[in-house]
Amino acid sequence: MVTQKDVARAAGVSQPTVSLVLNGGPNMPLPETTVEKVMTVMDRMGYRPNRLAQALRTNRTNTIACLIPDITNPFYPSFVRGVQSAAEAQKYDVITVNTDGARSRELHYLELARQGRVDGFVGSFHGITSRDIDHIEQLEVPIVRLEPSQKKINSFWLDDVYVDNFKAMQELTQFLINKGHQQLTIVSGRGGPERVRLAGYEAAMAINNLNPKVQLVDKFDEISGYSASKIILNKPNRPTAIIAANDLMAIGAMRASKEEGLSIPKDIAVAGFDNIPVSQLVFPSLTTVERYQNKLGVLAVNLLLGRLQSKKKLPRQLAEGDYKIIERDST
Amino acid sequence: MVTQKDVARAAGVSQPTVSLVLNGGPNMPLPETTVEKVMTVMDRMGYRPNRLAQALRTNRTNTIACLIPDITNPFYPSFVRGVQSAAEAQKYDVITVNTDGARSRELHYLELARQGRVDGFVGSFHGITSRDIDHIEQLEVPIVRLEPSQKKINSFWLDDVYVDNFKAMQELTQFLINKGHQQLTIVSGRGGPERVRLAGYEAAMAINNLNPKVQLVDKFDEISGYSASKIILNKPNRPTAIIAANDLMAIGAMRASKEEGLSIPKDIAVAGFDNIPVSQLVFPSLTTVERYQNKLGVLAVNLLLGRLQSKKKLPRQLAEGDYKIIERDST
DNA sequence: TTGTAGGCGTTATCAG
DNA sequence: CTGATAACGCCTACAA
Repeated sequence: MVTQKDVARAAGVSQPTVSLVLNGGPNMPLPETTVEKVMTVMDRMGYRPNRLAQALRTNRTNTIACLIPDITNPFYPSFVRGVQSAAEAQKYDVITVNTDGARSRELHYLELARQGRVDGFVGSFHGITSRDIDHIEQLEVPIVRLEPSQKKINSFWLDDVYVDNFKAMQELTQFLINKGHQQLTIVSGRGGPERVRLAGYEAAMAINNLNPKVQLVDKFDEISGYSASKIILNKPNRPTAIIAANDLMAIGAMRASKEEGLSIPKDIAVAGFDNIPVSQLVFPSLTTVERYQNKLGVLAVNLLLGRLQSKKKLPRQLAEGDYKIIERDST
Repeated sequence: MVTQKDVARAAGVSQPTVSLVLNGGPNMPLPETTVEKVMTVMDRMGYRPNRLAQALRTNRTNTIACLIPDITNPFYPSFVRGVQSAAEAQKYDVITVNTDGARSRELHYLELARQGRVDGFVGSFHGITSRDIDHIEQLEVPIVRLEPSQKKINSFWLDDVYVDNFKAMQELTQFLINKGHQQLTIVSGRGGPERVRLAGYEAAMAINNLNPKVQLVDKFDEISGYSASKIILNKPNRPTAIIAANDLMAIGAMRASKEEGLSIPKDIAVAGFDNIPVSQLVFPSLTTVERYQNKLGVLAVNLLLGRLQSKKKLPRQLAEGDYKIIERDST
């Protein structure tokens, strides 16, 4: 490995001079000729600063951690890609880890900060309470959470990015009602975004004086959507539309509907949430809600890096992301 | 940040003693009482070793980089997850980056090694030639590539994991032939795995004395599969089966077929490659080839870490992964 | 305008 | 059995 010392020797200057050439601020006190000479030698020798040494000295790793439950969950790749591009643009590296939404794993990875390994965190925290965060706060390591709704926590080191899932689901429900549906059932898994999405649905139903009907199952995957829908479809008074808490469940609902001999959207409409890539590949293509995950990732990183680069302590930041109803063939 | 010095002071010993307590090998020359005392103080104070300092000293970052073209390409999340779990199991962090398959970006990220940032690389290299790797080799930084077939390159620092795409595609083709198909057309994008997959298809056709028919388009995405299939289906002598070079293209082929009023698999069979998660969600579900991406990720990391942990220079390693034809409803 | 000295937190060597 | 001491590569006063 080529070090500054090597370069210095080869260029006939001292090592700190080399350092100065690299980090020379606006008023660099070095003559052009020295700078020139050092630069030449540097790239002849292929010098690259050792980032660990830099980090040790400056207390800045230029690395952030991105915590997500599971990269194979189709909601996340596009968020992660957003995180990575925004970070790359500012010369930060990203350590991405899968927490499976488990508190113990989330806590485990927060340790990265105490090991001086990362400058901050971005991502989705499920098991962690604000108490746990306190722990971290003392390190003054900023965290930007991806949340399903605006959270009121007071903490200087905790920013949130969120899409208003309540409003989005309310709007999706209203969209279906406007299409003439009166019997709308929602299917959802438990936990996570369940509460806020149900609330949005219920709000829309209430406004229109319709009876909300909810079918809960354990998880948010295709098979859960399938089995929830099977239950619904085999009851008297079949709904004319099924709203699923996410796209995978919606796809399960579509499979169940087809199995029951129903044609989509003629006999029954189906809508999902998230606009994961699959949703436009299934047949019929799925009406859903786009949350611009990629942009959320970018937004989250920009909040984080903004905080890292600001001299003073910023107040808690909340950033709301857009959403949009994507109408396709399933409704 | 609590340092060894702090712990030492609090425990009334010297700082190197604290270090010894932590890294004491088998024959640690410290009395139980000292060890006990230091340990107690360490966790009372919540000491965590600074990994940057460790890395600077030991020349080991315990970090690897995982290069992939694009995390939003559904083929990769499961590979990445495999990489991450295998790495985590051995206390390594993973920096995942998207290269878009661009040589310049791949080269850019190989710099991470020269910056002392990572101990090795895992992933998929497209633009990079063996010349470029030479560059890196001098750093003695191991690389494990994910390849579509066995590559014969001689380099001590370059291992490969691969699934035999030739054999797999040959077997898939034979599988369709055994089902009675005589007119099989393959659609593929250009570059990447194109050559080896076409070759497998052609081999199977040759063995059965059938005429191979190939429809090439630019890319490997759904729309490319769609347009390639449109061309095929509008020619005289429609095939009875379309094999696509990957699942996304197969899904495009299914869309084209439906649009032409064909029923799958009655009028036309469609098969894909990769078994991405979508393939079992589409209707009809897609016959395809599973490549166990997750296992490949694990395998790749284990090769890499094996090399990192071995004292002597290992010879070049090649590891072949399994594959399996997954029969579903589209054939 | 340049060089010297000290320190970031660790590990490793070697006397005491 | 323990504690100085040096070193990893870099940055930053401060001195020359």
